[in-house]
Amino acid sequence: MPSKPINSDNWRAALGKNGFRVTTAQQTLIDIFAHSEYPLSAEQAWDVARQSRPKTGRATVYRMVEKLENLGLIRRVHGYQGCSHFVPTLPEQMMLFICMECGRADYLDRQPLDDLIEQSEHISGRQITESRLQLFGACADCKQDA
Amino acid sequence: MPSKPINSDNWRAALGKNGFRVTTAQQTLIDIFAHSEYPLSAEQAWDVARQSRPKTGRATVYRMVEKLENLGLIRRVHGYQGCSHFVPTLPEQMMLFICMECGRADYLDRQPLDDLIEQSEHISGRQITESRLQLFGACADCKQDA
DNA sequence: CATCTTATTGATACCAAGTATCAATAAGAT
DNA sequence: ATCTTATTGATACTTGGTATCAATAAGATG
Ligand SMILES: [Mn+2]
Ligand SMILES: [Mn+2]
Ligand SMILES: [Zn+2]
Ligand SMILES: [Zn+2]
Repeated sequence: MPSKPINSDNWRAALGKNGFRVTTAQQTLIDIFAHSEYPLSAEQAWDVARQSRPKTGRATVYRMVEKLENLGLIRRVHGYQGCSHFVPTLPEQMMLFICMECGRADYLDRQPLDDLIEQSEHISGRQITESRLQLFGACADCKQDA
Repeated sequence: MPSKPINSDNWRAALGKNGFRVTTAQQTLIDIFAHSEYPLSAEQAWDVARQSRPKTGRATVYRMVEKLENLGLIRRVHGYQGCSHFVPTLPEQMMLFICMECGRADYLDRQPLDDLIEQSEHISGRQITESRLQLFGACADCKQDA
């Protein structure tokens, strides 16, 4: 779903670099999250994992999701259906668009939004430390089909 | 939390107008949601409700939340802690700021965001039908205290 | 390679949020 | 006052997610 496919070797390396062991369960889950076109819930990832590795445990998936999130490799998105789906984090912070027809996720440049927030900060006296913008609608492909 | 306090009579009226009966359970819950300074989960609202009306049922609260959401009187926000909290809907669509110090919610003009989105729509060929922006940080008061 | 340490795993039991059911209650129309 | 039926609350259930713990397997060491 990221325009440039994620290199899951980097993720394995990141695990190693942080003193984690690189196990088969983790390999499986890394590949699943790194290559999915769609935001995945832990539960969905579990289903996919068991196709190629049937005895994968449920807790293992949740633990791995937490680990990947802490390492900043995936991030949680609050989707238009379901509140705990995960997508790979792109190096540059971008904002997320999810197509409600085909379910695919796509990333948009978030500089304009950041500018907007910075302005708002200054005139309001607030300090804004985190912003979540998610856009929903129809991607260019699906818009044409309809 | 809305700068202008909500008039809960309007909510009662809206219920009546839509063919619903105005019961004591509903009165209680309407007052709770209309006057809270903070986004409330159903569970939290249930706790508050039972203080003044101890035998209020859990399902009743969830049913009422759904009703109020369908009527557009409250809307769900995906908070920085917890994914199903509810705030009164303001007549003009605005975007939400939540202070991570004091937990209070505040509303910001969302015209600038809408402009941004419209621009993005036109250059990308996407159609954006729903946008969720939530900002987190420190409100002007809490920023000073710190 | 064989051994050892310990992070990770999977099974199980558990918990909390949310939903389905259904007999009892109470709006509010007549 | 009576009657109809939307609403309620108790209960049971489901689902997403966590805690526990003995068994497993990375991978470091010799
Ligand atoms: Mn959410
Ligand atoms: Mn347009
Ligand atoms: Zn699409
Ligand atoms: Zn504050």
